[in-house]
Amino acid sequence: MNAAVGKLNPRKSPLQGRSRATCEAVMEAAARILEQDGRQGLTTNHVAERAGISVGSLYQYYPGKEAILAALIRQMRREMLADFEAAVVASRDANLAGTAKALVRAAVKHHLRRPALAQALEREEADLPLDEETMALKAKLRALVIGVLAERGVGDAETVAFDLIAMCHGMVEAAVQTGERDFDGLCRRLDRAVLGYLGAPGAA
Amino acid sequence: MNAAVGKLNPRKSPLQGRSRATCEAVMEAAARILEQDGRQGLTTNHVAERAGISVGSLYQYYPGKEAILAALIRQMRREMLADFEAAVVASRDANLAGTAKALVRAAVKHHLRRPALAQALEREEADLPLDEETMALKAKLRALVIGVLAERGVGDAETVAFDLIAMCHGMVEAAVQTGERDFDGLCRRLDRAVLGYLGAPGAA
DNA sequence: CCATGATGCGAATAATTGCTCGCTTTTGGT
DNA sequence: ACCAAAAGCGAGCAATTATTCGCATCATGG
Repeated sequence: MNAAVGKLNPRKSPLQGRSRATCEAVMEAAARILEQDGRQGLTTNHVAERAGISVGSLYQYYPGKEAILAALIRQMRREMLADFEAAVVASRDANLAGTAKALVRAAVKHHLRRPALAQALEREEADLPLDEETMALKAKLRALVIGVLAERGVGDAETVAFDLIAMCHGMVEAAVQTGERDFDGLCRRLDRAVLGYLGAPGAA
Repeated sequence: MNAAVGKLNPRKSPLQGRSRATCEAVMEAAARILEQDGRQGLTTNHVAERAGISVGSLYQYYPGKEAILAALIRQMRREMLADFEAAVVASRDANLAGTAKALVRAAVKHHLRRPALAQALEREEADLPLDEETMALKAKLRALVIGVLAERGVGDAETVAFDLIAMCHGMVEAAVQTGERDFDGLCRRLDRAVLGYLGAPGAA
C-alpha cells in the first residue's frame, strides 16, 4: 500500500482548521526562505521558527524538509498545468500564431508571479526523487503543445513541441534572472522566437 | 588586500609537482561526485577519500567545498569562453547564418563534453557568491554575440543577443537532460531556432 | 646528507542540522 | 462539564559534516 511514502509525502493530513493553518504557514515560510536565502537556509528548525510554530509541529505533518519542498513543487505544478490548459481551451478556435501567443503568455505569467520562488523550486526539482512526477508533468505539457501543433498541421510535432518548450523556458528564466519584469515586452520576444522557429507568419 | 579571500579562493598554490597532483585529484574527484551524486554527496571528507588523499591535505589548498566548486566553475568558464572566441574568429568571414551555426556548435560541444558535470555546475553557480564573475562572463559572451550581430546589420543587437543565448541555453540543457547525444541533430534544431528568430535565410 | 620548508596525514573536536518524545493545551462531540 | 482525540510544544539527543592541529614524511638547495 502506498509505496511512495518515503520522505516526500505528508505524514498526515490536517483535520482541524488550526492545523490547516499550520501547514500553510510552513509552506509560506519555506517559500519565503527559498526566495531570500535559497536552499541553504531551508532547515527544518529555521522553517518552523519562521512559520511561528515549533519543530515538533512541523514534523507532525512533514517528515523532513524534502517533503516541504515536494509540496511546494507539486502546488506550483498544479497551477502551471492549469494555466496552460486554460490557455489551450481559450484559444481553441485561434490559428497557430494565436494559440502560440496564448501559451507564451501563460508561461510568462506563471514565472512572473513569484519569480524568485519559481526559479528556486525549479532548481530543487533535480535533487528530489520526483522523477516520475516530473516526467509525467513534462509529458502532459508536451502533449498539450503537440496537440495544438498537430491540429494545425505542423510537422514533427513531437520534436517541435519539445524545442519550443525548452526555448521559452530558457528565455523566460534568463529574463527573470536579470530582473526583467516587462510582461508585454518579454512576451513579444517569445512570440518572435516561437513563430520564427515555426517559420510561421503573424510575427508582427 | 585581496578582499575576495572569503571561502571561495584557494588557500595557497601548489608549488611542487605532487601538490599540483593533489589539487588535480581533488578537482577530478569533486567533478565525478557531482556527476554521480549531485551536490549532496559533495562533502569535504568524501571528496578527500575519493581523491585518495586526506582531509587535511584538502584543506591545505581549499578552505571548504565552496572553493572546490568555485574552482571547477572557473575552469569550465575558461573553456567555454575560449570555445566561443575561437568560433567567432574561425567564422570571421562567414555571413550571419554561418557565424550563427559556428556559435551553436561551440555551445553544443561545450555541453556534450561532460553533460552531467556541466549541468551540475550550472545549478551550483546560483548558490555561490560569484555574482561578479558570473555577470562578467555573461557580459563577455553577450558582447561576443553582439559584435557578430551588429557587424552583420542585425537591429537591437543587445536584446537579440540576450535572447539567442537564452534560447540556445534552454534548448541544449533540455536536450542534454533527456539524454540526447545526437550532436548534429541538436545543432540543426538550434540553427532553426536561431535563424528563425533572426528571420534570416539559410535555414536549410 | 643535513636542514628547512613544503606536503601529507587522520583522529579528535567543533558546528550544524535532523529528528524524537514526553508532556501541555485546544477542540469538538456528548 | 467532561473526555478522547487532535494539535502543539521545545529541550535535548542523534547524525552528519566541517575543520583543526600536532606530528610524520618528502623534496630541494646548500
